[in-house]
Amino acid sequence: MGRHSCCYKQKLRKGLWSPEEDEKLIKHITKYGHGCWSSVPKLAGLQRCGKSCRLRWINYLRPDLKRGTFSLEEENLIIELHAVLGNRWSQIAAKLPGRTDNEIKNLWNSSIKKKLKQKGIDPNTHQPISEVIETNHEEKGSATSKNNEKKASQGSSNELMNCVDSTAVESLSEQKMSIEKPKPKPSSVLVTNMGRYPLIENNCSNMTTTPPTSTHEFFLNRFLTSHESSNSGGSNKPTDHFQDYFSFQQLNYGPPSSSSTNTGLSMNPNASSFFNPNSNSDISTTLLNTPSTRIKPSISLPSDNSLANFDNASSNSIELQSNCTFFDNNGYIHSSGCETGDFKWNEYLQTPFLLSNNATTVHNPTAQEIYGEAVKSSGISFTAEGPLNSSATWHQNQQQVPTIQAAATELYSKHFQRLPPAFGQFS
DNA sequence: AACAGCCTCAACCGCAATCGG
DNA sequence: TCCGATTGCGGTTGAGGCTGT
Repeated sequence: MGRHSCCYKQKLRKGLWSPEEDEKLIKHITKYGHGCWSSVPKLAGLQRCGKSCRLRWINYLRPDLKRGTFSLEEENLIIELHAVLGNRWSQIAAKLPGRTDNEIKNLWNSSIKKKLKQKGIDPNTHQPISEVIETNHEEKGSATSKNNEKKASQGSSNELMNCVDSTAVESLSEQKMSIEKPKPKPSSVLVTNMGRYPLIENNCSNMTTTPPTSTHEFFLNRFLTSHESSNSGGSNKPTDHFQDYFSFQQLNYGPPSSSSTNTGLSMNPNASSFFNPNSNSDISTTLLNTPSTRIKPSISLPSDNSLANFDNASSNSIELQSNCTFFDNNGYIHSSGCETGDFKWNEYLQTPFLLSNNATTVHNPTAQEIYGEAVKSSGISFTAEGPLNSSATWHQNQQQVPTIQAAATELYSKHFQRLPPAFGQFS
């Protein structure tokens, strides 16, 4: 691992962080917030550059991190999101509460990518590998696999658009543009996939009728339509074309097999049945309806507005019911105005389901202990009412959620708001 | 036990965007 | 408008752990 140029100049430490350094950083940020990162190491007494401190905090120390292994739901969601967003890890991470872009990126590169390849799917284009290669040959034949890899982040949703008329492409481009800044789109990985998404083709005429205006809306549509279709079996609703358009069920990522692997990727490598146009069970529906993959409490969002809002897009800070803002969208602590109220920061830290409420969750006791200590010594208490206070209350809230589908609908109707740290555990 | 190869993931690098003077 | 500082992001690296021989 190299060293930042700034670290060179100042002969700063690099490499792994020691518990002592963690403690210093936690104590400092808990007490003062990070402010300007470049000044943090100096103020905290660390021989690190600000960039390194920021990274350490965001990726490892901030208390709303979930840590532990990814659940099947999370993996499937990552795959879905990657199909839409490409390698925009920060945007994907924004949809996975308690997960960092780095974590997701690592998971993708070390695990999911491999699993997709094993299933005969190009992880970059989300197409069957043979067809991608074939199409690339048909095109100018200039794209190397390396290039594909590099360009995947930009092309993953473009190939989906390739099958529809230009108007539809524009409308979808707009919704895509609404959430991200487009990068130059290489054409080499685009797949002419007429027939790959038969329903897309069939519904092209509908594409311009009620295009979702944002990715939020798009996903809401998807969840709603999948929910509706799973109940009624109907497929002619106006919104169906969105489900059809991005019919990830046709990618057949799920449902997870009951085999020993934890992949959740039971894709059929057989290309002919791979994109089954008759399938009504999109991945979302699968997630919602398959008992083994039922969305678990952490994403069954109670309708309680007191829950903290992690939405990067809509909120610069997380505000609890008491209006105490204590984490911003990067998990930064802002302690101002948090002196009153009845939610104790150290209680929050000691809440069992936050720390580790299941066997698969691995938490960093050192960091948590340091937190408790840091908060005690800093005298800061954070306030909030509602379901954050105890796991018992939390479970009660779970029972209040009428159905998983309703919860998911609500989840997406909240514009993909990031879930609060208190709901950051998949049990 | 020793070694090699593989895997995971924390951390770094470099670039682009943003901000503020 | 320019320019330096700062921030954020995605790609990459490599230390350390794991597993098989």
